[in-house]
Amino acid sequence: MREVGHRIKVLRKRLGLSQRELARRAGITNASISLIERSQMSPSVASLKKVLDSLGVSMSEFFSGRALFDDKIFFTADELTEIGENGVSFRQVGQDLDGRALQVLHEFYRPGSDTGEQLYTHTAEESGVVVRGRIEITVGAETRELGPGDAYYFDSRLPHRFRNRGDEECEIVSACTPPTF
Amino acid sequence: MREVGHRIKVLRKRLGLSQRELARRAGITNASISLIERSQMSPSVASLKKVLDSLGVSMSEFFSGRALFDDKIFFTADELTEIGENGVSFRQVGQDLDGRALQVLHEFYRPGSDTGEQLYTHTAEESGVVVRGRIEITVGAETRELGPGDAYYFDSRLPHRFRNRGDEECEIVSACTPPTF
DNA sequence: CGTGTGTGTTTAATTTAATGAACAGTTGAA
DNA sequence: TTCAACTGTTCATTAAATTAAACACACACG
Repeated sequence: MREVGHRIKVLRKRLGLSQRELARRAGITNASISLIERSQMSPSVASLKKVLDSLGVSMSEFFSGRALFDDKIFFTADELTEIGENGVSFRQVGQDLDGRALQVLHEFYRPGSDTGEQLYTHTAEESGVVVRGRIEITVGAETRELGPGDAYYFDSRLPHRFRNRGDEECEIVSACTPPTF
Repeated sequence: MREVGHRIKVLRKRLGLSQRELARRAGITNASISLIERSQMSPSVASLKKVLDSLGVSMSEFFSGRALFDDKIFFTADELTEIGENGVSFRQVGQDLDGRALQVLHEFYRPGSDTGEQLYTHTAEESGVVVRGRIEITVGAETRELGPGDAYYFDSRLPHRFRNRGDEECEIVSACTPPTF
C-alpha cells in the first residue's frame, strides 16, 4: 500500500490544504499526516477514514483510483492524443478513459464573464478544449490561463471557476458526465 | 468502520476457513483476526490488505460493498421478486441489481452429471433458477440441494460445483456477467 | 535587522495494533 | 470416558501507530 500516502498528498494539494489544516479537519495530528504521506507508517482504517471524510472521498473511491487521483489536470495543445482517422481529426484529452463516460458540449464566453466559484455540486467529471480566445480556470488550488488548443480534465467536486479576463470572446468544446445536470 | 470486521467474517465463512487458517494465509496471527472481526481494533491498511489478498478481494471491491458481501446466496421459490406483467411472469432473483449486468442462459443436467469443482476462473457473478428436477450445488463452504422454483446468486470467484445426484434430468435457467466466457 | 506566522519534518512519550501463548469449549474417534 | 485436534477467545508482551512538542526552514512585515 505504497500509493496510499501519495494519493492523500495529491488530494490535499488539490484542495490547497496544509498538513496542519487537513489534520485539524480530520481530528488527528499533523505529524501523522506527514508520516502517512511519506509512507513511513500504515494508518489504521479508522484513521484513514477520518482523513478521507475530511477530503470528501469515500473509501471505495479512494481505492478504486479514479480521475480524482490523476496528477495531470492541464494539457498543452501538443499533449492531446490524436485518435481521428480518414481525414477527420479527433484529439483526445487524457490517456485512458475506461470507466469514464462523457457528454460533449460547446461553450462561448463573452469578455469579462465569470462563472464564480462552483462548489460540490454533483459527482461528475468535466473536460474541455479551448477553441478560440483565452480563459482563466481555477481548479482547487491551481489556476491557469488557457489559450486555443489547450485543455482541462478534473473531478467536478473540486471547487472550480471560469473567467474570461480578455477582450475577445472565448470558445470552448467541453464535456461532463452524462447522467444528470 | 464498524462493518469491516463483519465483512471479513462473511468472506472467511464463505470460503469455509477458520480464523487460524485465514491468519496463516495472510501472514498474521489468529488473535488479530478475532479482534478485527469483533471490531475490537481497527487494523492498519497494511494488515487489512494482507487479509484481503489472501481472500482474493481487492481493497476497492471490499469497500464498494458488492455482491460478494450479500448474506443471501440461496432463495426459496417464494423469495423471488415478481417483475412480470401482461400475463407474462418474470420472477427476479435478488433484490436490487444496480451495478450488476447479467446474461441469461438455459441449462440441462443429465442424471449423475457433475461439473467438478470450479475454481477462481474469471471475475463474474452467477445466478440461476431450477426449472425441473433437482441439483446439488456447493458454493464456498455451503452445500444445498435445490428443486424446481429454487434459485442461487453468488460471485464466480467462490469455488462452486453442480451435481445432479437424482435419476431425472435437471433444467436450470441461469445467468452470468456478459463481458467474456 | 528582528519578529511573527506559515510550511513540512523530527523526536520522545503515549496509546493502540499486533503478537505469542495460554485458555475454555466442541467434535469425533479410540 | 479419554485423547487428540479443532474451534474462537483472553491476556501479557512486543511492535507500531499516534500524539504532543520541539525543530528547521521559508516568506512577509515593521
